[in-house]
Amino acid sequence: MLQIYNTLTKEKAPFQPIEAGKIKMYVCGMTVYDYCHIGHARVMVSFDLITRYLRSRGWEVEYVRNITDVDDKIINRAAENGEAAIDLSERMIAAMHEDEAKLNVLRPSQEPKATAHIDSIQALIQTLIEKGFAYPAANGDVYYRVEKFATYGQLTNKNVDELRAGARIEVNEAKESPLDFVLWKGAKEGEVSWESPWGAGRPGWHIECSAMSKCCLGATFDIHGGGPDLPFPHHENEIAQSEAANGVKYVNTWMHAGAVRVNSEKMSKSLGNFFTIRDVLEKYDAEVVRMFLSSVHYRSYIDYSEESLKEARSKLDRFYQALNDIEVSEPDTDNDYQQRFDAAMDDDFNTPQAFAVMFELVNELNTAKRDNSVKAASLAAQLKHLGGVLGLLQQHPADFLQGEAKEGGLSNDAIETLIQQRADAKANKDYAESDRIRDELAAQGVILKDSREGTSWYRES
RNA sequence: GGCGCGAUGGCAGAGUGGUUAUGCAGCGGACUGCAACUCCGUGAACGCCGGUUCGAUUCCGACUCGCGCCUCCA
Repeated sequence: MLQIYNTLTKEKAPFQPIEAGKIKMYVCGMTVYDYCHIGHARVMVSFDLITRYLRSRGWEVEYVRNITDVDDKIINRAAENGEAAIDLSERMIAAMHEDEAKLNVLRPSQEPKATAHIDSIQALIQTLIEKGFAYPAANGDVYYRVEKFATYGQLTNKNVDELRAGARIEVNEAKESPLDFVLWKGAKEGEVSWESPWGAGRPGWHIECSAMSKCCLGATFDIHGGGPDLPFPHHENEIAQSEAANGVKYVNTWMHAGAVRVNSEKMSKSLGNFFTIRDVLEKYDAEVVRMFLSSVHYRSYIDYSEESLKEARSKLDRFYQALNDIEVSEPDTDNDYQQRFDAAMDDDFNTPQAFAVMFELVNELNTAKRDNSVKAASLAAQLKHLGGVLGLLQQHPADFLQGEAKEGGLSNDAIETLIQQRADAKANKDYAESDRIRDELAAQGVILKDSREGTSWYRES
């Protein structure tokens, strides 16, 4: 029985979709004004892994992740660059898709863009105005009337009185209350805008998600996910908008990924301590990065450091060493690894536990490789299958282990030539020479492994 | 100040009211010409103080420390 931790109730609960066998999931995506960083990657990988697992268990998953392609930040950045906002956002969307592909993140079922949903956004705002939950202000903006929504703050345990008392924002004359947030922003001179009953303008951030999720999934759906900084105010506001407008419960299960930290601080744009996915992929293999992001439970924070990435690399090395030099047949049903793996993942997607099961499998596989090739081949298939559910272990082991030739490093051909010379020396029992060649390769980061079948090699990470 | 989360062996990181996490590193052994890979064995932990219990790292309470959100941020 699948259990998922729900941010709304703050407990793990058995998961039951609205429609049997089908899961409707919406995850907040990027605001495309810059390259994605590792924090974004964590959300992408976490929900990708969750989607892959759910599908592996036979659920149909309709996975929607939006793209915020109109926003102050995009407008400002585009102006700085001297380019049109649309050009910037299109460029960043393309970059995001490249980054995702490298991390083996599957594309969501739908990726709605805010600019393609202006009509539904306006319709939603209109409904909120008609129901008294929103009001057009004198400055051309439309605001949400927070204090009208009785259960505001349910997701993050906020209460309106304390929020009002602690409001840091200077009072905006146009707002009835400092807590009110903007649904529609009146256009300033020269900005991209759309006509509306309240004047030219563009949508506020929160309303986009309410509108797009309703369009793509309906007024009520199963899972809503996002990053660690979204529960307040973004998701709180989505609940207020959607439930006030639709009159039904918005989301059954809220899921939030943990933060990526650097030196014990959250990695974020506002702190300026972020690494883009591109930066990281220059240094580390994409599958290593994916392994790193999967190696901790999705709700816990994770520390980005040289050491963590190295550790992820050694875990993959162990998996791929086990898969190396062996035939892969069909998974054996005569073991309980699959069942234990599923049990771990059913428990709120406990990937560390799932990896523990896989490592036990590796141990049995390595033992079987010595004298039972039939069993080994089927265990290898089982391992590769489980890895596949997590979006890992699908490369040829030798390709992964050998890695790419580094700048100025030895080419594969050069390595093979040296290995042949060493084999000749060994055949002549000239161990001094064979060791010299091995040391020479080691100095270049190439490790040799002799076996009955010959010598294989891999590059150190 | 309000609302949450966390504190596990040298490091990373799951989990459990009494029993092996797992990976890396360490130690002893096997394999190997020597290594590497691999295998076998092994040492090592549950922040602090109380309480509940036959028994708590696990449940409850206080404390200390760390982190996140309360403002745009994944």
